[in-house]
Amino acid sequence: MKTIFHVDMDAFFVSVEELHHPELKGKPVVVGGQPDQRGVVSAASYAARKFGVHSAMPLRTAYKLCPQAIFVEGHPKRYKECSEQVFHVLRSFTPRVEMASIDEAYLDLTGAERLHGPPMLAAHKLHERVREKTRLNCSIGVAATRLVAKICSDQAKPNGVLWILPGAEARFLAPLEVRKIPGVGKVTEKALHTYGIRRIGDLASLDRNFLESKFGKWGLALAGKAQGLDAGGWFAGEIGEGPDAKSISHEHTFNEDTADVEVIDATLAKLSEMVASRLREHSLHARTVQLKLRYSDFSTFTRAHTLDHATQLDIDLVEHSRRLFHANWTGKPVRLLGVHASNLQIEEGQLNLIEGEKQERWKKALTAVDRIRGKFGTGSVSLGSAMKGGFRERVHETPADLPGKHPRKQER
DNA sequence: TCTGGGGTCCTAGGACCC
DNA sequence: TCTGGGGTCCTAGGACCC
Repeated sequence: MKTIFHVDMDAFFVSVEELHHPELKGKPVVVGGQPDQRGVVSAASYAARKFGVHSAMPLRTAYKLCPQAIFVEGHPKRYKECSEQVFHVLRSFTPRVEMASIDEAYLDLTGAERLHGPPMLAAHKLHERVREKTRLNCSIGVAATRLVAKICSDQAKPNGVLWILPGAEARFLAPLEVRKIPGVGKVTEKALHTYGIRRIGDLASLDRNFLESKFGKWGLALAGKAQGLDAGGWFAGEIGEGPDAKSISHEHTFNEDTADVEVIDATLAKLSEMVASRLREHSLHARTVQLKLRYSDFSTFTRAHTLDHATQLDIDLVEHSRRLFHANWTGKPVRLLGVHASNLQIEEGQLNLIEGEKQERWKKALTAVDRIRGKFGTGSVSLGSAMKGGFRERVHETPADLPGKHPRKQER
């Protein structure tokens, strides 16, 4: 029998913003940008939630619901720093920690009673230590499985601790809506509703064969989850080292749709540079380049190309993302562009002589570029359009509305 | 309700090979 | 030339998470 903690920060992005601007405390705050911008809510304060504002909601909608809210831009760097701080606090509690995202973590406290006392005492100790060291609130769920611990921390919000005793899982889960199960989203919820399955208890009492016949492999996993088990997929496995990265990508939604080839090519260059730069940062090479394209009507397409050698060079990503774009573009205005690198490997693989020399030359240049970017920011240097087809001398303007990411914490 | 950005995992079909 | 079956790789799309 295990003892798993799930630690989930309360309204994380909002709370971090409050550290920098204490005057925001208690007010309706929306993190994600200004309401006249294209975008969605990254996080909303509890005061804003009272008006029906929640994450993933379009900023414009949030404004309609709560015009008096204070709209602030996200600060990804701040959140990352705070997240690392939280990690260190957790790490000081036990080495068996795994960050599951920027604002939540799993801890394995099995057999730690001697050190930390019984689970409830340990959880309160940890809760207090996080608050003391980071000045941030969190909620903690304690249970025998990751799944139940996670659902538990959600029920404990805000700023609470909840422990489900081994054996009490079914009683705890039964009255909760199926949507509370991680992995059950809008679509699965709706499908379950058509069979009259609304609560986890309904799900738990069903025949496994029925679920398998309706939902396949996913149905079997669901049956397990309804019992509180870490069935299949990402929940299985020990708490410790997280899995290696599978892909690196960047995308950009234009503030206004564009059919301007110059802007599009420059944007693809910029996105490719951002991806390549991160590949180098992590000493990774990618074999597959994927383009993402979204039109005004929101129709979205992806087109991929797998190279015969892995790369971490801007030029390769720029060349292939542009090639994919121009081979597939209908000419209609574009809402979003994305560049995605996958098939990642640590080694660059065997190269022929010419490729090898090319890579060496570029690598030297790009290492310098990365250094400058590190010092002065990503916008400071761009090889961008200069790479197009070879020898264009023009230095392009960075699209005015390009970078600025808003990671978000979702609370349902 | 006019819908971001960065990820993971799963499915399904086709190519290709033995 | 009436056609099997398994394995692997690649591509495209979609659900879901924070």
